Amino acid sequence: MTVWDRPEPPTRPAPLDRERIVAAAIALADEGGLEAVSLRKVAARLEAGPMRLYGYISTKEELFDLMMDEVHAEILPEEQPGDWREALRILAGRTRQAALRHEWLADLLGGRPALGPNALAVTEATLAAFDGLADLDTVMRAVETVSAYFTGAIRREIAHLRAERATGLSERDWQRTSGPHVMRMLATGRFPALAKVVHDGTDVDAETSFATGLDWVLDAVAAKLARPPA
Amino acid sequence: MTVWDRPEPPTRPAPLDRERIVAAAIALADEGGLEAVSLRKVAARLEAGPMRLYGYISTKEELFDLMMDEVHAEILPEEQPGDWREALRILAGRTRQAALRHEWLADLLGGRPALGPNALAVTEATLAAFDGLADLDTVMRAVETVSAYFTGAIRREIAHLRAERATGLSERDWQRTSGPHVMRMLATGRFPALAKVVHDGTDVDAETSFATGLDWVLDAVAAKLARPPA
DNA sequence: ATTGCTCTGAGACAATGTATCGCAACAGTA
DNA sequence: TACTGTTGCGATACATTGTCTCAGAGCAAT
Repeated sequence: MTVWDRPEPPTRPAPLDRERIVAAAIALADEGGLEAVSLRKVAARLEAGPMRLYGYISTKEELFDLMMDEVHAEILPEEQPGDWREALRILAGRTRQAALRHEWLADLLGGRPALGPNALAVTEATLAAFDGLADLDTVMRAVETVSAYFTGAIRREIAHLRAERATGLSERDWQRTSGPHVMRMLATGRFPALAKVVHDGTDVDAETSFATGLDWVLDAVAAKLARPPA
Repeated sequence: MTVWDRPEPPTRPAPLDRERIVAAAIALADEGGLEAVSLRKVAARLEAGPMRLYGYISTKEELFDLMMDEVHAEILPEEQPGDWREALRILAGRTRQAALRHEWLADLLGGRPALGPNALAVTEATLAAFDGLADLDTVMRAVETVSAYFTGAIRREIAHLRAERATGLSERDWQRTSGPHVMRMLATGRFPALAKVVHDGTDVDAETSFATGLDWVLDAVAAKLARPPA
């Protein structure tokens, strides 16, 4: 039995780690949305069998958790400005940018508690921005309120963006021209206020709208901070 | 061939309509979450074959849309108070209640544009609350900001609720006692602000926290309304 | 009575998440 | 160097899913 007869030894499987798995999953999600992420496809990208992944994660949900946390690394700003408003604006803006880069983030945001190291770091940064500005309760309320706002706003923005893309039109045009359902509804006269908005409302670009709403919320927070700790 | 020999005529299939389909789907979702909703199970509840549903909906997503809209019927208040703040508070509160009754709502909220008749009616009611109080742009911004807030807040609340239920503990206890991961993270000293919150923060019940944040946002809106239309 | 149409269900299909289990390569021991 | 235990991997399997196709069954119109 010469060397020539013997086959090459089986290639040892390429080493794997969570980082590579998550990267593959994110790539898939970026391309085809969350629903394009299947354990089989992720594994295929890594030239591994599906079952191999179960050494690193024990459920698909955990993979999503890891993806979430990975994106939080992108969100975390390098350094924080001293001004809390600016800090919050940056945090919110970076979250929004991350969601625009990874639209699937909108599907996960707020969906379950984010406890990964990067997510915790983001929370830490948010809390730190308020350090010394108010009592703990106020700070917590502030953080929760602001993030509830931008979480919701981002989700809506992405939802609209997808709807637009699905029809290939801007939403206003869509409502006006090819949204027969909505138009019929409006024509019933049962929604006068809505009709007025659709008719006369000006189309504000998403970023401005996001920023404006955020500023309002920050104003509200500012008002509570101003008051001395109870 | 007597009557006794002949079999009963095949029972004509029970009549179906979207209402019954949606009701069945909602029942399933209430019991087992969104993931428990499969076209097959819905159909089974109605003693029909799965394919029968495709006469009424053409995709599972459409079923979700219908479910969404059905719940919006629960959200829409019978009559609106004149005070816009109270109106918004009621709207937000009813949405929250609906989400507590139908937790799956949190998974859908903000996920895609809600254009069903009931959802439109809710939007109409929200807009109507601001009638005459400001220019259109301000009103739109107000509506979007407030609903972004409570959408996000509701989602987080449900997420926490589920996490608690999954461990059988309150989240604070969980963080403190059996969340080894979080505790280990906090012990690293990399998250001082977070650590302080977990240690010294008081646990506010969800409803109060929701209402407080909402009030802050409403304060912000009030401030903008006060300013005369530009 | 016959024809055509509409609806329905049976079956099929590919894809999915995950359990089970046998094997193959290595680590450690004699 | 032989042997053995352990670990990790993948082939296979399974139940479940959304949706397509297609043939038949009932009804309406001729």
